[in-house]
Amino acid sequence: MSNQASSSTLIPDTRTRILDLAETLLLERGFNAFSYQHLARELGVRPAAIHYHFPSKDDLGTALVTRQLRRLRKWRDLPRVADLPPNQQLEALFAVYDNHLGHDRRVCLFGALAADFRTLPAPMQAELRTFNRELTEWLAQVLAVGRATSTLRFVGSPAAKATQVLTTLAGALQVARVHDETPFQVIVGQLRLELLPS
Amino acid sequence: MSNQASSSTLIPDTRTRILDLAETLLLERGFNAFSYQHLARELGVRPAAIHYHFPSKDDLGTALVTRQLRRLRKWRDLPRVADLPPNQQLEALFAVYDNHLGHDRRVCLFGALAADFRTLPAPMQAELRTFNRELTEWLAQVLAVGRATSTLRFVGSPAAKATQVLTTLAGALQVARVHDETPFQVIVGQLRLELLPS
DNA sequence: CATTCTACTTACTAATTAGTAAGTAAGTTG
DNA sequence: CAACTTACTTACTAATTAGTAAGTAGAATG
Repeated sequence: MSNQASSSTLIPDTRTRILDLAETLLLERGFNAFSYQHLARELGVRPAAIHYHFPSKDDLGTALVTRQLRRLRKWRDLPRVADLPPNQQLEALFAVYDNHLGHDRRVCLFGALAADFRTLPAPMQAELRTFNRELTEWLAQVLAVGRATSTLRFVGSPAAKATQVLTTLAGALQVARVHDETPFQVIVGQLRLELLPS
Repeated sequence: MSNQASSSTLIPDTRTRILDLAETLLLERGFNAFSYQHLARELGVRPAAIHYHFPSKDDLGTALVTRQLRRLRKWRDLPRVADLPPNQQLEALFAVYDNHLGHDRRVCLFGALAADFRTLPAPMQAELRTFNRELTEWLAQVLAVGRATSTLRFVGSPAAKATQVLTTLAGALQVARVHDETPFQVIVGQLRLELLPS
């Protein structure tokens, strides 16, 4: 072997560069808005090189969601996240979405794929469902502990509130794209106002 | 002339049939997931017939958003909506989204176009911004009156709450598409719990 | 050192895309 | 009834799409 994944080298291998560029285009323009030719041209390779790493666009799309699912699990289990009190875990979540906003107002993966969901290959649909389910379960747990320890406040079940909050955050990035950053900040401000005890 | 818009006849004219089908495909599969060929085949006409009514796909897309904006203004000003107390106006809004859910889990127009927003023609972007702005302004007014008359309850400004609620509803339809109808019902239930005085 | 593997390129195909130009049948109008 | 308009169809183009097959340079391996 010469180089794999994106281990320790500074310049990532072609496979990773494809994934990174595809992710950027997916989150900035949508899944149906880029082609193998786009990717190839921008990476300085031939389209067939993309097919070598990802035989079909379905494979590429699925790899994108799978990678994001891996990232979620890693992030969630990071000591600097897992060991935080619930209110700060919530802030860490907000920071992730705020970071998307800062990167040219990217939407989140879920928001990028939900509208076109029915046109996606089955494995991609399955991975996206898992991704959203795991994220929701994580937040529900955070909210449950937060309310029990009086660091967070809300009515209804933690699961229902988690679903609502994540849906709102995904939507907030979309609204920011259509207008500007203001509505995102307004929405997150509103969430803080409601969830954090005053 | 023989027939225009969709006046009193039972069978709509071709232009309207194109718009209706395009809208269905847009809300069920996404804007980049259908072509003039798809439309033509399903309508039993030739692709050039679609070009006759809408020279480019940009024109078609713009007409779709413009029509929805007209519908919004009409709905909002309907006596059976405008004359309702605020809490019932909110329920009427929920009913619109619930109706989308009932139609094969269609997302709302905003949710269908937000992710691909940057790939849309400028007039379509402008119309969508206006659509979202007017809807938000309407809901903000409803919320303001609702709180003043104690039929609705929330913290923060009516404008912020309106932005948040609409964003959540748009997102809720997307989540329903990815999973099933349950999360939509859960989210609307949560909104009722929080907004309607117990 | 011969072989095999990795990561491509070149060259191609078949399908689909949006869009145009020219023709036409039926209805409308002066 | 002649001229025009509406609502199309037929026939086409140029570009783009995903995807494949065969070849190859260079590195790794037995």
